Amino acid sequence: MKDPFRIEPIDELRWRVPIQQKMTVEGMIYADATLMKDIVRDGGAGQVANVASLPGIVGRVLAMPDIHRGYGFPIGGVAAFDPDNGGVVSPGGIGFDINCGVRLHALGIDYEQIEANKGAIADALQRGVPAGMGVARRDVRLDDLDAILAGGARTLAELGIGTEEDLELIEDGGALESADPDRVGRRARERGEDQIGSLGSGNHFLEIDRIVEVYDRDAAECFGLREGGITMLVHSGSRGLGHQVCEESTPAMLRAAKKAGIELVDRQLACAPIGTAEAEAYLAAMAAAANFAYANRALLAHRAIEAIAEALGTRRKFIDAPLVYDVCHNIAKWEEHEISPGTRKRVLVHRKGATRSFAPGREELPERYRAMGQPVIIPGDMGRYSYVLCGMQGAMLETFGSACHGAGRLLSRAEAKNRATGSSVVKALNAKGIALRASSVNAVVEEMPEAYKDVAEVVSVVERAGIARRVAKLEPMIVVKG
DNA sequence: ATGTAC
Repeated sequence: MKDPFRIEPIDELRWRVPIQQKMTVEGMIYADATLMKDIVRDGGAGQVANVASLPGIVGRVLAMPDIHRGYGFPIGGVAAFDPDNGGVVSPGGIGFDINCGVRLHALGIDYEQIEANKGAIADALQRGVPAGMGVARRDVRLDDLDAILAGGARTLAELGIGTEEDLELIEDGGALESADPDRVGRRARERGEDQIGSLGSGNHFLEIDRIVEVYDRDAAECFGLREGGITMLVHSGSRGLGHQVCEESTPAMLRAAKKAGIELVDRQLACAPIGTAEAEAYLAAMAAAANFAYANRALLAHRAIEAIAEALGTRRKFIDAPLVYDVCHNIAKWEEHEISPGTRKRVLVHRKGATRSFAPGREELPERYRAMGQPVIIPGDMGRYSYVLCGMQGAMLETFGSACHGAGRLLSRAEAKNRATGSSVVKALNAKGIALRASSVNAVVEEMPEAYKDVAEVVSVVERAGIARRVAKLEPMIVVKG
């Protein structure tokens, strides 16, 4: 498929989408020539141009090397809006899975101990962590959903799940203050009540990894990572609750856009000018859903560490599992950025499939990382590797403090199913020494490594562009899929 | 991503 938009190469890593048609700012795609071919074929570049036509947009529309087509906005995209110049909030720029994100723990368990108990740990994780479509665990029922929607991981810490000290190591301190639980509808609540503490399906996973390489010893030490060490990665979001919030926002967004006289080049870009009742209601609901996701990942990690302890025949309190960081990659946040030379301004940054990648010095960072830059956690695919990066100055200068969020899909789910069978994928993973537990064969095939771009290439682009540098590389030993 | 179409 030919891309209908003009694109100009800037250098080896940057491609400009110049202002054309209804665009008011340019787009910038970060990719090498190889990745760029996939991006153009997929049509993600056209979506970059569409986003650049929204009112009040500032700077540029950014696209990370893992970009692919999404609902309205591309996944792997960043866009910032000026509240004083007609700027909007658009749910499509955040994604259905509000606050989808990744949580990383360093585990004080030896590689040999994991290797010797791999099957038992995998089984215990599968038993202890509910996974798959709509699946929940009823033995822990958190009745006070309002408190979780308002307080996120903070509320869980009060319940003894996670600690006060952990909260600083979660973006937004584990809770967005702007949340209003009353803005989350009844159906969303019903879905959330049953699903908290469950992993979900699709690309969500829980992994035990080995740190196979350290690139930046100082940053690794700062983050509590060492070569040969073991980590646990949790990738999940706000489940059905966030999905419902997003879905229900559409009529109000279309209404608000019409009222404001915004001509949408794509209905999926439905949006509301910041400050309107529709925009504020959505932002308050989005924040509540984001808090649910922070709590969800905290509970998932808690249950997983319990399961690991059980498999190793010990108690949870004897497992050392410090939190490294918990990041979100589907959210809109108020942040101050230099929007033009010499002008700093508070703007609404939409990140959809993009991770915050703040450089040293930002006050939002936890004290212990402030002089280093933030950990940027980039999951790859279940058969190869994932990365921990560190935010760099280039991100502040070029991308509103943002980096990629993962490998990015190469094959659609349907295409993946035509190319392999569940057993062949499991066999290949087992041959690499990876213990896989999945709740459905479909999930395994759809998520096979070949369905994804090589995350090493994606990360390489981000690093060479000065957005975030590699700190450590993680290889999976145990994978639990939805 | 998602009780994958109320």
